[in-house]
Amino acid sequence: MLEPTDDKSDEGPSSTTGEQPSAANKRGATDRLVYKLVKVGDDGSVLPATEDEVFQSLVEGSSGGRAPSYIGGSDVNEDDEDEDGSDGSLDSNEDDSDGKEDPSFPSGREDLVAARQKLLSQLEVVDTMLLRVDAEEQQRVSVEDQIGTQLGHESNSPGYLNAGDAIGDYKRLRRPNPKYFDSDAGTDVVPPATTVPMTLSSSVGELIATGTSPEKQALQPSGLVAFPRTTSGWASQQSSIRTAGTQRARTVVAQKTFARKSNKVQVPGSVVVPAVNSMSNVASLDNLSIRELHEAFRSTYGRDTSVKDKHWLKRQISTGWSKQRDAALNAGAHAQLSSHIDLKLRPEQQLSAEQSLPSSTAATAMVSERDTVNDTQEPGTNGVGGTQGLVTNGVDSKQSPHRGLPLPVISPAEGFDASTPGSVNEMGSGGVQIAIFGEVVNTGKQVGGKRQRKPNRRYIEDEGEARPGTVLANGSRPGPVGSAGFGMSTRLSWRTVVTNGPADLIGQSGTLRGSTLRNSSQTNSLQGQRTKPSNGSLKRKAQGRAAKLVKMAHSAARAAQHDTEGTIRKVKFRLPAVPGREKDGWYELNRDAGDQVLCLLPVSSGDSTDLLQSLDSENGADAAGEQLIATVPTANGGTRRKHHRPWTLREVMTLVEGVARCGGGKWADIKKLAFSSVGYRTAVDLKDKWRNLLRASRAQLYPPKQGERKKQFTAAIPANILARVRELAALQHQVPPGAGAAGSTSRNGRSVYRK
DNA sequence: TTTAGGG
DNA sequence: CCCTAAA
Repeated sequence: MLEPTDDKSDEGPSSTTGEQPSAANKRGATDRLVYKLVKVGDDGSVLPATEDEVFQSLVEGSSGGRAPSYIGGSDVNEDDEDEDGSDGSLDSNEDDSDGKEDPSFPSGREDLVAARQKLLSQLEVVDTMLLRVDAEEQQRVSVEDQIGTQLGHESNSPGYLNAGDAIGDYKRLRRPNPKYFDSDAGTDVVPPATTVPMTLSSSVGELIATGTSPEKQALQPSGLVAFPRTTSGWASQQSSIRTAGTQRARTVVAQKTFARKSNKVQVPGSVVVPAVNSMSNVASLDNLSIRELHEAFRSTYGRDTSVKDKHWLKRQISTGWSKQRDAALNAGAHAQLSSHIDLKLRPEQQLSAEQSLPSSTAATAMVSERDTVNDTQEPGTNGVGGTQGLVTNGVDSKQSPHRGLPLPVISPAEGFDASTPGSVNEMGSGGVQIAIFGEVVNTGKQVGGKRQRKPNRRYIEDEGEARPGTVLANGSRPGPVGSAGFGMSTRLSWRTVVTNGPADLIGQSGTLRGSTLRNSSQTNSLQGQRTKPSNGSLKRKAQGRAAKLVKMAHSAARAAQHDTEGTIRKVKFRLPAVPGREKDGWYELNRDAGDQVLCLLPVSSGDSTDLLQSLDSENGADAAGEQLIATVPTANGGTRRKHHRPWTLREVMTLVEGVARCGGGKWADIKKLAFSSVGYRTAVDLKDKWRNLLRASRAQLYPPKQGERKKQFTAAIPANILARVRELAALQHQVPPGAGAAGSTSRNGRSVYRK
């Protein structure tokens, strides 16, 4: 089996996506085989659609092509299933110590069927075993919790940050049994730990069955103890994490090394080592400078990124690593895993389901991390859910091509933290585990055979249709700002406004300004910054139209892609308690595509509040992020690329809200709160944008003389927003917007701003 | 590191 | 947007 699957996987990238699926279908007869093939095929072919997919494709170097294929839809679903299955399967395997079966699979495809039946028959037994194991795990978990608490960790920063970082580190953990998660948040954390050993072992290549000897686990005091046993590397890593400072240098080096290797990790043979390295590497990510992060990013994905956001980079890199690791892992062990997976996932359905899977498959049952189950229920999934107890549906909207379905919320890893505030802080090890957990989820897909989707976070639809919900949110949103006008109503009105001018741009894509475009660039670019007002402006204008068109087309394309994906991710994260100010809720930024602002209502009145963030931008950012508009000659002679990412209306609104909340000048805070997921858009960018907004707002006051056409962008920004900007500026004593507000204004600010 | 400003 | 000085 392995060989075939592997081959397929390999082929996947090269061959067209479409082909594989079809092939898989044909083979449908054999469950397992087909299944694997499909997965593999999916990974190879489909992946591109998802972030993870994209990444993988990048990593793989495959290519490009694959774009928008819907293929992903069906395939994706399968992928999800696989994941679920994998998790379960691992347990079952180890627990059962069914090695017997495994051999059978490898031996022959045909055998598979027989084997499968056999397996199915045994399934019940296995399940029983699992239950027992689970029970033990729970015990263990409880123990771990205690330990974790004792350990107390330094986890410093806001939970969400940690989570994100940590996540990167440990990806591939086996997913805890959903049941646990669902039941309680508190314990949830633990399960991951339990799983960890498993994963590690698998990665290592030796399958240690934690499950196999449940008693042992039980005996062990804590999950931590288990780790060492599993992999020495792991233990060291943890230590390294805790004492990051000490080993920093060393780890960094390791990381680099890893990075290089990582590219090739895909190769099956090397699996074990890479995995270990990756772990350590990840741990060290925190310590890396932005420069190093970029390097790491490049080595990981084979391309540069313009993103400056450290957190974002870390996430991306860790994701990439995890993927690679997973891929490697899969290569090594996937045969067994897959077999088990199948068994576990859907015992009954397998027979019948398998066939159906390819097409509809909803199932995905990823285990949700604790809460996270989001379910959009799709018709097909029910059965599965029944089997497992949980069905999470596709994490990804991707699975289902239907964009229409609003996806309920999924709690992201961060969300998780939020959910279990107390525990999170307390547990040193626990925190790690959690992170890991989340990571696993996040991780998108795997190169090798395994799939994986990343969506820890929830996806929501971008489409306008989805908006209603959002709107509601807005309406409900606390109006601290006094943004009376803003709420949802704003949205509509804005839209209308937009229509006037560059409406198109603003519309779905939501970009505010038409003037600068990516394409406009090169020629422009040179002159671009350099160009002085007079000349430059004219030029810009001229280009403007063309550029707009291009831009529009582009945005449309992008929107379309999104649509395909159809989802936006929202993340809820826990805010660090801010002494001075309490944050109730924020608007969420979503992708460029959407105009809307989502608002998260304050969940807890207490110090901790949750915010929503848009992560989706991450995805896009990366891929899209690369948009380089122009290259600018640097003083030294190098040419530096200048990227232009038009601000979306949503972003602007978010920024405004941020200013209203945090005050002007608190760019870093705003960044963290509302733009943390974005990646591009640094605090500096926010500041610049605000400055521009101020200018615009001021400009608005002085009605452009008819003769002079002020910059068009003024038109793009809704008057009410500008008014609000002005208001805020005045209020905060920032540069007074208009004439009178502050005396200071008259002098410098004004003259300067004034053209 | 973050903020303010200039280009 | 980018870059850099200042805090």
